[in-house]
Amino acid sequence: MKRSFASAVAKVPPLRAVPFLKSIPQTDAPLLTDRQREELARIGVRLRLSARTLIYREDSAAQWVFAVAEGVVKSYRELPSGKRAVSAFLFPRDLFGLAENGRYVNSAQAITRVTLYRLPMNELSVLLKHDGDLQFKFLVKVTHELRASQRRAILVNRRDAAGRLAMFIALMEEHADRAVEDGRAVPLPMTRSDVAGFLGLSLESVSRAAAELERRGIVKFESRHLARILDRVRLARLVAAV
Amino acid sequence: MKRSFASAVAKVPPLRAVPFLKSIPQTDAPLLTDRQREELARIGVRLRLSARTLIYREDSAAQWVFAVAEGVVKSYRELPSGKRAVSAFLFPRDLFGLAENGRYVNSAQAITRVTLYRLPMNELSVLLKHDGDLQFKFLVKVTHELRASQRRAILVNRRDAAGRLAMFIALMEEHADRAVEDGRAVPLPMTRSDVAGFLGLSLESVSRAAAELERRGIVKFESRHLARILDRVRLARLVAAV
DNA sequence: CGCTACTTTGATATTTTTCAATCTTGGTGG
DNA sequence: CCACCAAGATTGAAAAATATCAAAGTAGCG
Repeated sequence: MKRSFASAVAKVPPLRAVPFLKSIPQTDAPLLTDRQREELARIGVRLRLSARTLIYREDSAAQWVFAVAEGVVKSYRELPSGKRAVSAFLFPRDLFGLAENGRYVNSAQAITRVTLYRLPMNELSVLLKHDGDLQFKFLVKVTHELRASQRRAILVNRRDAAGRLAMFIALMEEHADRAVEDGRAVPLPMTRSDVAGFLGLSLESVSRAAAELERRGIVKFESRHLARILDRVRLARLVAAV
Repeated sequence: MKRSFASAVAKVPPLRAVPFLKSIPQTDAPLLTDRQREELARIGVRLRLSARTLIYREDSAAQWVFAVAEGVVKSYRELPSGKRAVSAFLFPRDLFGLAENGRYVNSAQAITRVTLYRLPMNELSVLLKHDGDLQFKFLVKVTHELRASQRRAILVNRRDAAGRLAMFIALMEEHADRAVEDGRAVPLPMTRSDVAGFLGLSLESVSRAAAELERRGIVKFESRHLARILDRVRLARLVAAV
C-alpha cells in the first residue's frame, strides 16, 4: 500500500503532446513511460504552491524547468505599456520554464493552487544526453507547443471578440478534467483580465463578448469561472468561422 | 578544387538559434558542426525552386523536413474565410516542415527563388536517435522557434498598424543578408498581402501604415520590396512601444 | 509593350478601445 | 454567522482605429 502510494506520487506527470510522426489513432497518449517519469522525479522536487504565487520572474536566471501535475499556471510578459500579455496557460502534463541564454523569457504565476515538479536544468541536460528516447520526447513536446502557439496566433488574429472568446472556451474545454466535467461545464480559473491578455483584447471587450455569447444562448456563465456550453454546434461553428 | 567546391555545397546550412542554456556571448552562432551538416546532406536532396513554387500543402503526408539554404519561404494556412494567415517566413538556416500525426500543419511556398535541403523524416529520425548531440540541436532550434512564435504573438497583438509594420521591418532587418545590406536597406521580398497575413491586418491597412511610416520620415520605401530605415531611433521607439 | 497581378488611395461602416461609474463576489475578521 | 471591503467584473457612451467596398494607379513579366 505504501508502495502504491509512492508510485502514485513519486513521478513527474506524463507529458501531453501529439507526435509529429504518424502514430496509432491514440493522439493524446501520455508521452513519458513510468520509468522516465521516475527518473525525472529523482532529479526533481515536488512543490505545492497556493494560488497567485509567483513562480519565476522574466529575465531571472533560469535554473529550473517545471512540469505541472495539478492546477493551472499562467506564463506572461509585462509590456512597457503596463499591459500584460499572456503567452500561455499551463495545465497538468504541461512543461514550462522557457529560457533564452539562461534567462526566463516570461514570468510564471500560479492561477490556482498547483502541484509542480521542479527539475534542475543542468541535471535535466545530463539526463537528456543519456536517454535519447527521453530527449526525443522533449523534442515532441516542444514541437507540440510550437504548433499550439502558431495555432493560437492565427485564431487570435480574427477580428471579432465573440469568436475569439468562443475559441478560448473551446480551448479550455480540451484541458478540462473529464472526471470533474460532468456535463458541459468548462472551468475558467483565470480572471477576465488574464483572458483579455491571452486574446489580445481589453477586459471590457472580453466581458462584452461573454455577455454576447450568453445572449445568443451559446454559453451560460454559471459563475465567472464556470461556463456551461448550451449549444455545442453553434459554438463549434463560431470557432471554425475564422 | 573540386573537393573544396563539394565541401562548400554538399552540406545542409548550419541552423540559427539562441540556446536556452547560458552560453558564450556569441548568441547567434551556427548550431551545427560541419560533420553534422555533412551527415544531414547525405540523407537529403538539394533542391532549387523558382519563386512562387508550392513546396507542400497543408494536410498532405509529411515525408520531409526542409532546411533553407538560400531565399525566403512562407508557411501559411488558408482559413475558411478565404484569408491566408502567414505563420512564419523562413530564411536561410531555418528549418520548416512542421507536422502533426504525419501531416503538414501549414502549406509552404517559395517567395523568392530558393535553395532547400529536403530531409526524409524517417531517415532523420534514425539519425537523431544515433546522434544525441544532433538531436539536442534540433531541440534547441525548435525551442528557438517557439520563443519566436510567442514573441510574434505578443507583438502582433498591439493595436496600431504603424507599430506592427515597424516591428515587422525591424524583424526583417535581423534576417537581412549583411553582405548585401550596405546601408540600412531592408529587403521585403513578400507581397503586401503576405505581410498583412502575417501581421493580422488587411492589406490596405499595411499599405496605409507604410505610407504613414514614410510620411513620418522613419522609413523610405525605395521600392515595394525594399525599405530604407531613415530614423533608426524612432523606429526602435515605435517597436518598443508595445 | 501590353497584360495581369499587386498596390495605393478614398469614403464609409463596423468594431474595439477608452474613460467613467456602478455592481458583484469572495475572502476576512469581528 | 454576518457584515464589510477591495479586487474583479459589468455596463454605458464617446472616441479612435481598422475593415470593407470601390476605383484607379503601378510595375513586373512574358
